Amino acid sequence: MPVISAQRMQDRVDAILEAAKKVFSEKGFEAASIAEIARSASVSDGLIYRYFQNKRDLLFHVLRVFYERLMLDLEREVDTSASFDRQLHTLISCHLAVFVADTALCRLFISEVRVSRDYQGSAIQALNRRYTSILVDIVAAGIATGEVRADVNSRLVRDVIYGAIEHLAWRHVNGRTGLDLAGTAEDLTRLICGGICTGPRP
Amino acid sequence: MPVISAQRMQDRVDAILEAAKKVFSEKGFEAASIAEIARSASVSDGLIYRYFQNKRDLLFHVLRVFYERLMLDLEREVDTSASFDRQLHTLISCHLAVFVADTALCRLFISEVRVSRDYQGSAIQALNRRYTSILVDIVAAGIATGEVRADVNSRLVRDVIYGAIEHLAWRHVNGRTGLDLAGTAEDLTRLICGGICTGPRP
Amino acid sequence: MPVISAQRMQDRVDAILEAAKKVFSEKGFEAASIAEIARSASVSDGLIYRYFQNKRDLLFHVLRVFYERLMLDLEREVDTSASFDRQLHTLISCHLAVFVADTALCRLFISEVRVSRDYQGSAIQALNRRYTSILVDIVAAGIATGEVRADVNSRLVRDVIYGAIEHLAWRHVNGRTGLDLAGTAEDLTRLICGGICTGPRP
Amino acid sequence: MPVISAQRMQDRVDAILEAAKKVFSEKGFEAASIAEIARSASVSDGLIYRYFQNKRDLLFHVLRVFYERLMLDLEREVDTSASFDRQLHTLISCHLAVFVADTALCRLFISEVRVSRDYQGSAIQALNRRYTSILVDIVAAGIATGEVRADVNSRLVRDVIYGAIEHLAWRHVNGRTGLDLAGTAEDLTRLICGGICTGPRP
DNA sequence: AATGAATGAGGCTTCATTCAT
DNA sequence: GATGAATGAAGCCTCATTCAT
Repeated sequence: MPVISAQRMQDRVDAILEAAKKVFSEKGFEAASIAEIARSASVSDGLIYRYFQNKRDLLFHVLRVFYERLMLDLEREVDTSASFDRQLHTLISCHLAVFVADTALCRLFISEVRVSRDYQGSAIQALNRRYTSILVDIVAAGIATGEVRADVNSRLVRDVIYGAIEHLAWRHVNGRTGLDLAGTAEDLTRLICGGICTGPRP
Repeated sequence: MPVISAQRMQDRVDAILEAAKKVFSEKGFEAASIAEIARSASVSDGLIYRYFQNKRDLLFHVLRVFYERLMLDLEREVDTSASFDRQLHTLISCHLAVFVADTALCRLFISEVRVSRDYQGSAIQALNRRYTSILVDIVAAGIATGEVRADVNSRLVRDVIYGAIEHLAWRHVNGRTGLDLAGTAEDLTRLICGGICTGPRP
Repeated sequence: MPVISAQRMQDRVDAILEAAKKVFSEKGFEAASIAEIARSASVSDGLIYRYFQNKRDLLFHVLRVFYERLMLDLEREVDTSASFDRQLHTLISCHLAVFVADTALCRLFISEVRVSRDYQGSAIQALNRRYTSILVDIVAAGIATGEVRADVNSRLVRDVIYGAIEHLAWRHVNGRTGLDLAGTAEDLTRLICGGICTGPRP
Repeated sequence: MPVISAQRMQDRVDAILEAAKKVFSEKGFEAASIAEIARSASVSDGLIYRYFQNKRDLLFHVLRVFYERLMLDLEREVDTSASFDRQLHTLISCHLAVFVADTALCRLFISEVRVSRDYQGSAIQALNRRYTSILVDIVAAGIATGEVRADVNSRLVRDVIYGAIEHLAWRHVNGRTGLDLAGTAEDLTRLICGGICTGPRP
């Protein structure tokens, strides 16, 4: 017999998560203040501590929610793609879109979460592993079908792609140049395929 | 006429900059404290404010010095290289080495500098432009000599390379896997060349 | 007519008082939290405020209940004792046993109750008076029967005994030395009797 | 080359210690606030943390200073006394006077410090040992000279005396009855001597 | 009657920055 | 020129108390 409905409670949690996502993205972890997050969520400071253990725990949850949604989208999309270069293109497109939409949050994940002591063995680490393994699996499958050269270092490919996308998104967000999502994804796919595939260059 | 010699003054400034680089790298911007930097430089807290406007200004100067040294090294090295792929390899090697040696500082540049309103039009922005343009110039020259395909998007290449290196270095620093600098530079160069060069694949 | 039976209500109150006694004893007044008391009593935070005005009021009631029980025991025991030194011994034994069993609570009474403005004229002050007067009465009776020297300051005797016991119990609880209840009671009784009685020393 | 004179610095420390003594005595440890102490010392909150590690450390220093002064007085006085009963009387007088003057602080020592984890092996524990051993030594000397019965438990005597004094002082402070220091010391000495000495009762 | 979500004041502590020395 | 004592504004977090449900 909860005092308020589960729905209302979830709404509060969602409001806090949304506000936290916003403020963390704008300010970074350290510079973000609980007070500002609370104000942004139209909630008292104290309430945040009913739902989250502390500031870092709040960040973890923001990222977890973000990551889960992202994973679902990506896995669904990639499954529908046929050939290696189409799967690669799909992944690049998805990832680029996400990074552009939430660059700051992705950065936050990279700089704040992985460093934390609680990261090892956390749900969010599992998510990260699952996420990055998607690309490694695609490359491995490409090698198996002969689409990708056998001597390719799939880890390097992974770092190149994720690194490139992170950088692209970052530049886009910080600069004032627009980014042609579709075109960039196409170009990047071609560049990578040129570097690692067997057949004639496109 | 100054009460202390210009030399002594410069020594003080250098000591502060070096200490600040160390502490900022270890702790990040927010978590670094002026007191710790001062102690590490064997200087009083107050003196820092004689040479630098505030904490962020100090960070800016640290990054500027770091960047300038890096630039000099890189430009000298690249000039001595002949063919496009050797120039590319040189740049990748240099950049990777720097990033691995000072990952935290590079990250700091990426995540902290932007927050300041003073970044636009600052000396540090100019440095950044000059730095990244080195690679764009190399690619343009490669296109001119016919070593690189004419339809290659040189900006994309730049982002792929810098992004990949950043990602590689970060993973190296945060993970426990060692990084084979020479081998990685070689692999990355080959991957990129495969993707953008004209001649037969290596 | 009450919606819940008087019995159930009393059970609730008792559960709260018992939980409060436990938590106050373990943590002290300030460090004890209403939430922990409520949890320990399997009751909601809010319910405590139906039966008690505030946290301090709750402490008062805990101490009152504790005191009342203690009084009953003591008065019953003392009545059954014959001679002065047996009465004294009984009182010392009882008091020492209670203090050792609930030292923290006794301390709490001593250190926290006074802070409140409500103490003067409160039920708990009356209890305290009644409690300490037991000993004064015993001594007075001893004087009347000639067992105690007439010039003895009964108030001083009272303070010596209660003070000694408090100190003994505290040392026992905080130190790691065991306490021989019977032996200590015997020794203390003899010491006091030696100091105030008429007959030959034991 | 300190920025301010050592004198001025000591004055600040003293002001903080004095204010802390006052507030801790009035409110107890938990209920005392750093802000109030700072205000009472006409000092900023932050300054307290330049001289003391934290709130508990501040309490420790307050008590240490208090204890040291007390020790000096007591040892000087006791040395000048000749017979056992005069030494005992001196000790009781001193201790009673101190307790009456600073009952709350003495209580604080008893309830807050001994409980603390840092107490074991601390300077303050050493002081306490030295302090309580004075009485034990006096009794032992009395036994050696034959003034005190050989079967007397000197630890019990110690607890009786300190406990009695604590209780007397407490009652005095909380009640409105005046306390005749000299008379009470005399009475208490006689009571104890009656209980433990050899010769004819006084 | 009972709940427990929500509040918001207040606590301890840190630290960038200033300024008397 | 240099120091470091001093400030005071935040920051994170806790918790007694209230009140809508």
